[in-house]
Amino acid sequence: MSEIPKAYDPKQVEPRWYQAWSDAGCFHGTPQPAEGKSAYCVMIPPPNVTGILTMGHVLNNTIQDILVRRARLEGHEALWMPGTDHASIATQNKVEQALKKEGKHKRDLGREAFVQRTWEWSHEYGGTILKQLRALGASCDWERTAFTMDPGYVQAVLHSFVELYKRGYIYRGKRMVNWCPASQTALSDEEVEMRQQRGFMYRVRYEIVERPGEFIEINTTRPETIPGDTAVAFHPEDERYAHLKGCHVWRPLVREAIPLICDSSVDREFGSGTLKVTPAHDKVDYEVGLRHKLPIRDVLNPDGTLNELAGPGLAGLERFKGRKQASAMLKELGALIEEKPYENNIGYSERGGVPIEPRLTEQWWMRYPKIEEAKAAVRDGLVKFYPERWEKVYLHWLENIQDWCISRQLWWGQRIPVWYKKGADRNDSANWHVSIEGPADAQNWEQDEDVLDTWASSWLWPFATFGWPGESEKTRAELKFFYPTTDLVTGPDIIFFWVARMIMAGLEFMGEEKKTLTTEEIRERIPFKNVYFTGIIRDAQGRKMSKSLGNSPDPLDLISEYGADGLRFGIMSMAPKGQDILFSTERIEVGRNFCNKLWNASRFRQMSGPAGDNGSLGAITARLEAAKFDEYDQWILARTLTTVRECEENFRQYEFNPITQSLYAFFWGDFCDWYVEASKAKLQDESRKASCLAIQDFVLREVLLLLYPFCPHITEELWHRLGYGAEGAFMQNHALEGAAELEAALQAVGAVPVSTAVEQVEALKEVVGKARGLKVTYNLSANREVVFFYLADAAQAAILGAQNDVLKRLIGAKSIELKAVAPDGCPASPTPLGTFYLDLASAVDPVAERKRLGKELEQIDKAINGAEGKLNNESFTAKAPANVIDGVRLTLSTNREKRAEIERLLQALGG
RNA sequence: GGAGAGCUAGCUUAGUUGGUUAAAGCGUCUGGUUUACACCCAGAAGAUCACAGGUUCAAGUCCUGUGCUCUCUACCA
Repeated sequence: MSEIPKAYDPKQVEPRWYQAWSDAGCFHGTPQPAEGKSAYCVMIPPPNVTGILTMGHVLNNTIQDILVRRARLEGHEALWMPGTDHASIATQNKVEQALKKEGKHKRDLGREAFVQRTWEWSHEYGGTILKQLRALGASCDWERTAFTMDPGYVQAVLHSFVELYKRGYIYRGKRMVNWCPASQTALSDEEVEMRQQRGFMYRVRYEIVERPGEFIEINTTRPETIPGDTAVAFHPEDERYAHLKGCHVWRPLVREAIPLICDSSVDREFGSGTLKVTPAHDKVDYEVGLRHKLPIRDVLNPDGTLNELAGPGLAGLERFKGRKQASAMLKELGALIEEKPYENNIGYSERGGVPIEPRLTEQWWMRYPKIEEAKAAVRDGLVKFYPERWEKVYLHWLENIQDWCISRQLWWGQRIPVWYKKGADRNDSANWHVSIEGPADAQNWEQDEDVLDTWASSWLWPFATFGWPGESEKTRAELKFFYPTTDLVTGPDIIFFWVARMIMAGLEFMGEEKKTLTTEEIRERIPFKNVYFTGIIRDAQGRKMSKSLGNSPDPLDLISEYGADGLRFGIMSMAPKGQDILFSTERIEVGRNFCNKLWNASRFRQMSGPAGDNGSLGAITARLEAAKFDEYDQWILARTLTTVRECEENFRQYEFNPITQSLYAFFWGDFCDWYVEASKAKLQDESRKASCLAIQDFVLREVLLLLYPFCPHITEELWHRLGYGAEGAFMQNHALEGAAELEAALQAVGAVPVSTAVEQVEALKEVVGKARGLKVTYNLSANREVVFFYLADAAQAAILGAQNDVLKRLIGAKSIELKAVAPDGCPASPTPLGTFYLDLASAVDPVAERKRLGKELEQIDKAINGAEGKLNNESFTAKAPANVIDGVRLTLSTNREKRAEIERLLQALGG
């Protein structure tokens, strides 16, 4: 074992071990493991192929790595499947932007060349994030790295489409969709986010055709869609308008008579209780239009500009310019009654960042399969959610689930495997061909131009990554062994996008086609058994981390400054389960400091004496000499067992934050601050040294094992330096002993800690604390030559006597002496083990101390005089704020007390 | 509109089924080089447990209501 350097330098350690693990194939999971190993599997939530590592990824992937590494230690055959997502809209947007800089449009390239270009782009930037994950220490099985556009994966996606079509879940239909004018594609409801928007509410009057000079008022936030109005509606029971039943109104823009209709969907309380009906541009209006067989006037182009149906003055304008223009035109016509500021929620395209337009288009839709089974899986605990409360959110969504629009008017993605007979009616399914390979007489057909929603590929992730629906021996064996996977770690923001859909996909595809499933079948088909939902990382002010705010630190910078282990420990120490995390670099600093402490405690162990046989738990316990144990020895062994138990329980509950806390408190607070300090006296005693070192080895080894999942690099390094493992073996190959086994190992050598030791050490700690307190009070904290006296009964005196050397060291005293009667004039402090007296005479050179105290007295007198002067000054007491006056009074009284104390001390010194 | 989470020291949080003096880290202040570590050591100050009621011998913890913060969800033009 080579000598441990003074300061821990992660840069010297982390890359070296990562390389070693990779070279040794430590991260590879195989379905034919050694005897008796059970499967453990985690699927990475695939990041966007063009993405870069954010703090959110750091949190998410650290948790996954902790789980996987702990699973390996516990003896499971663990697999962490990595990969990326093609993210059709996001990636296509980026490539389009790049083209724009070259002054080109994707049309200029054509579909094939554009897709080619996107492939090049994803090869260039793709995988950046995966490289960054390596710097974090992520132990993914990189041999398996998957991508949702891999040929095999594409096959899986197309297969699922064809199958679901055959099974009757997929249909084509003209419906209102969420249209993103920026990306010019349809979006699913989940891709629309509601944002509060400041705009205007316009009150507009429409003249009654049959009653010239009489008007009806409507309220709208979108006057530019007035040319698209095909009716005005009011509630059938609304008395105010009953007399207008059957009449028509003049549409003010693109003047035309449109009917007045009654529909119960109109809210009588809102505005004037009337609704302009624009079936082409609003979901509700569209429904109203269907009920009343109204014509549809679409006044918008796909890019969000107004078309010729909007009429002269508006046609050609961008929609928001059109809104202003429409308002101006209405004003001119005298139809605009009022325009007042108004706040409402409107849907934005998540990716495009612009308001969406409800738009009537032909799209492919999916009725979700296995909805009831998906609910049961979670409700009945076959899939467990951590924290549990997300179950409600999940179930609520499934209760109100809407069909999924799965087609996207994009080029980057899996192209929909549907062909239409050339020249025939596309709306007639008789003219469709649905298959993976396409029709034999391809020349007579044309393929659907659209691609599938990215989520319609990533919902297959837990099994498509194994090669499904391929039937190879490998795929079959791997799915059999690793599926259902064990844990999923993800953010609650994609509970609908991804988690719920994966569950439904698993239930539908992981087995024979069946209409309904039994509980046993559900258990076999679910994609994962546990879902851990992380919190969202926010900045110190609680704001979401975002590029535009620039409040997200670059994780790679943090790794280079604090080390991956420091970052991992730090972030886990501030991440309570299921709650948002307020990020602060200070916590990361704590992580780094903890690593450094670990490093130095190991270094101290190494410097204190020869290694002894450390190669196994048995070898270490064999070196324990239970007969020579004192209270501290018993106590630290007992605390070790407690800590192991706590960690075991918390790992089971996915409570990572308490693990960091108990490891921190145990290792730093108990082991370093008390046990190691107490050891320093014992290590001087040759008869007790070997056993004491064995205890240190026992504790350090256990701390390394518990900490390994959080800080794999430094623990692996120290494990090897201290020689705890077999030659050349990695920590992950070590079979972790549980608390019960540790206890048994101690028992085997007669070293089970006595329970009273904990109490006694607590008492000794209090003695030390009180004695140190006395020294601080008398300004002697640096003085190690002081003498203490104590009064104690026989039992107390026995303990204190035995611990005399240790106490002297911990307190910093020359001697600690038992007295029969209370010494005169010494400051005292009661403790659970008797009353302690500080012998002032022993502590100080009386002459020097008198001088020092005299100086202090002068300064205090000065302060007292100043304060008294102020308080005697009437204008001060009259004008100064009360808190200032109180402050002065307080200082005065404390200074007077101090003065009295110093006088007492001077007297005690014989001055 | 509906649902969920939170509110404990200057900051971030512990506080399990009610039960001694409400715990820790950071920060602040004081004092320190001591057989590892200044990324360190010793010590101190700092809390009306959001507010108001209630149940109880006993409430940070249970109940009711209120306030504030955040998140999700919903077709109010």
